[in-house]
Amino acid sequence: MDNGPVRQRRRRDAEKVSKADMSRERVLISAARIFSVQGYAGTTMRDVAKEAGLQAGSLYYYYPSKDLLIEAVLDMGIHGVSNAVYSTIAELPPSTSYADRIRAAVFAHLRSVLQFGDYALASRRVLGQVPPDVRRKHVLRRDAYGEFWVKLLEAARGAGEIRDDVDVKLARTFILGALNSALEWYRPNGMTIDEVASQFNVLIADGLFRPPPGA
Amino acid sequence: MDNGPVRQRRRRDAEKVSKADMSRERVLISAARIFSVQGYAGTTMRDVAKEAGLQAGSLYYYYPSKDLLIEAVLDMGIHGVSNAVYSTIAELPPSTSYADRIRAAVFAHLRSVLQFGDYALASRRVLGQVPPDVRRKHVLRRDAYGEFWVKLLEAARGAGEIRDDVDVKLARTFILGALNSALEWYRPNGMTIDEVASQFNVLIADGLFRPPPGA
DNA sequence: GTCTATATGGTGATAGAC
DNA sequence: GTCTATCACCATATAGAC
Repeated sequence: MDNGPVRQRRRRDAEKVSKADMSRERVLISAARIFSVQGYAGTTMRDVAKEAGLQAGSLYYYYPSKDLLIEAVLDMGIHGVSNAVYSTIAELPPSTSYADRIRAAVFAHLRSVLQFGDYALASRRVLGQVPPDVRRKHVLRRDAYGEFWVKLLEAARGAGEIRDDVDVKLARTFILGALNSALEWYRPNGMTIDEVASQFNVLIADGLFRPPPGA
Repeated sequence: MDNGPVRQRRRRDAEKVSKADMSRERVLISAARIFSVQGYAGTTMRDVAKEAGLQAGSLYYYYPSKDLLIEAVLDMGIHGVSNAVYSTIAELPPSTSYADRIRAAVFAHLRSVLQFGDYALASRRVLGQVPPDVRRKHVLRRDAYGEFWVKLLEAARGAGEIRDDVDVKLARTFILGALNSALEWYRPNGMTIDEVASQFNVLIADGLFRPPPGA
């Protein structure tokens, strides 16, 4: 513990992570964790501060209000997942079948949702409890992501890879509902994320039942 | 769930619904609606009272605390759905195949979950936010219901009706996650509940993809 | 950057009139 | 049964010391 007073950023040190940046991130992840468990109104700034190892008043140095703090948390959750899936699909070879695109999207969604853990959980659980003006824009972003899935499924159906009697909008809510529920129960000490995704992909693709013996 | 003051003994009018009974029910459904939207801590007794057309102080005539009020709401949600499914399955002819039992359970679960609407939604959304002693017993009940599904799926697998490569525990979370997500988006003005259940059953049973042409 | 102290307002719950 | 009035407490947010 010999350090001189300060290592302020005297120059433009693009790489360097300042003390403020670290604290800001610690506040954000603490907020995500507490909000996701206690809900929006059930979480006090004191709770978040305690989790981050600060006093309540100090939070306002980083986030000027509770609203802007939850907004930053929601941003991480929604952007993180949707961007991960978008870029996964964008990087597939153009010749990839729609069935394989869907499989890749399932993997990417499940992976990123579990990777962003507390952020995704906070988005899932508190989006409905947040003040209306905060909620609106995040609902738009979530709906846009849902539309991405509908388009993907419609394309697959147009190419004849999905059965004709499947309603794609319903299939989308079905798939995303099932995938997101993993947030509520998945624990890293059991199966790996990829094992879960793999099983889910089997269920999504081929369902539960053994085909009749004659088929 | 018999909180509050003792009901006055009715004479011979077993059928009659007293003013108190009506108010008690109005309070309960109002609480379910508001809790499910605003969360546990985000809901004030004044909010519930307003929705029920009462003043805040009057709620305490029926429910002596906020904890006991949310507990009554959670009870309705969890008992309502699990009992509906249990009795549906119990009434099937003994010769019913496991595949058909699963289909019937899907119908019953989706129907009752949407029928109990605000109660089920409150259970889904606020169970994690409620004081620990309130939460514990409801988590047990929910887990017991989950076990019912695991047993049903295991029996089906033992009878060879489910493919060998399906992990039944994962399949259970998958199915219930997908079904319960309907609570978040289903609106009675689109498809009927049975149409949704029917589509979901197809996806659960046979999946998304068209079987390869040679099969 | 982080602290302590505090202002202003909302919250669960109670008491007692009607 | 339902109301009004009220208490004791806890919340967000601010101000200013260090």
